[in-house]
Amino acid sequence: MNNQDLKKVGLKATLPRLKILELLETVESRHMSAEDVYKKLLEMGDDVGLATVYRVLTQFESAGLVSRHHFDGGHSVFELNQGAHHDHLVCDQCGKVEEFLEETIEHCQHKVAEKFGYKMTDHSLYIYGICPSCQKENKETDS
Amino acid sequence: MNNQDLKKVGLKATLPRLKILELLETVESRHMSAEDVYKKLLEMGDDVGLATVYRVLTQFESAGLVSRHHFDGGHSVFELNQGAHHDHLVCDQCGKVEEFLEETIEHCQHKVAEKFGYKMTDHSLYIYGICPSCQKENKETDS
DNA sequence: ATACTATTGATATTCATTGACATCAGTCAG
DNA sequence: CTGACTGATGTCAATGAATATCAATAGTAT
Ligand SMILES: [Mn+2]
Ligand SMILES: [Mn+2]
Ligand SMILES: [Zn+2]
Ligand SMILES: [Zn+2]
Repeated sequence: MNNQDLKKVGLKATLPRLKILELLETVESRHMSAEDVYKKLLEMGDDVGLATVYRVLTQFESAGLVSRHHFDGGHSVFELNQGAHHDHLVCDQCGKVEEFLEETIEHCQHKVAEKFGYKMTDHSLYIYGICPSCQKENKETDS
Repeated sequence: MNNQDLKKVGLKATLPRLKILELLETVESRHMSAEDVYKKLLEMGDDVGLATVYRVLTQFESAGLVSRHHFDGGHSVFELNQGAHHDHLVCDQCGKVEEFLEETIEHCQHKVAEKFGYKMTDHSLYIYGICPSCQKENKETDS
């Protein structure tokens, strides 16, 4: 991702946009809130206004560069679009996120939309649970 | 649903709680925001504070009497728990909500959680699209 | 009817997100 | 390369959903 990619989707290649793109592709946690992005940039010495972060992420979403998710509890989480579509498995306790793709589910969803005569535009599937390491911790603390 | 049902789940049978319960079981649109509930009660001459509506709906959720959903866009939508679990199909344009249950999907979800070693606690699946009547409208307006 | 305690309603407050607007920086024609 | 046009940025104010506060009130069991 670089200047050209931004221009291709009709966005000027500005410093804030490039920094945010770079952050999204290098950071270890693929799923970040706007606030997360903002703080991370500060840490790295790149000063970008919070409003700009929100604006840019929304523009990236419209341009198809990132996806926005609403994990339970409400606020928005973003991830760079790379690789194929996938759904998410979220730990209620530590917030860890796993990605998965289940063709059977994807297929069934289309069939449901079809059955009701809807022209499907999107879908969101989140599975919530307790991850293995949190389960272990819980057992130890129980005693 | 009545006084006894509330007491069973450890909640005093107060006027506001009874009114909200009654509204939820009689209203035509099964899926309502807290604000919706608040306004509807005002219309009916039942004055209940907005804070109370939020509190009561949250208590009902904890008690298992209602479910909370986060349709895209963010804010919470509630529905009375009656009948079996189901997922939702939402029209992007008019907001209409259809309910469906697809055993294949439910089953696959459990298998995914299992595969990752998660103890599944919950899941949410929303399919978004354009409903048949909105599709028709769009075609007419196009011309 | 009384007394105890949970609940309510009005209000203030928080928090994520967006709006307004003057300044600034990318872009591109010359 | 430069200037000028226009979109983008940062600051700060504003919104809107949801929660916290707290004195007054209403359920409840005796
Ligand atoms: Mn992902
Ligand atoms: Mn429903
Ligand atoms: Zn965990
Ligand atoms: Zn529709």
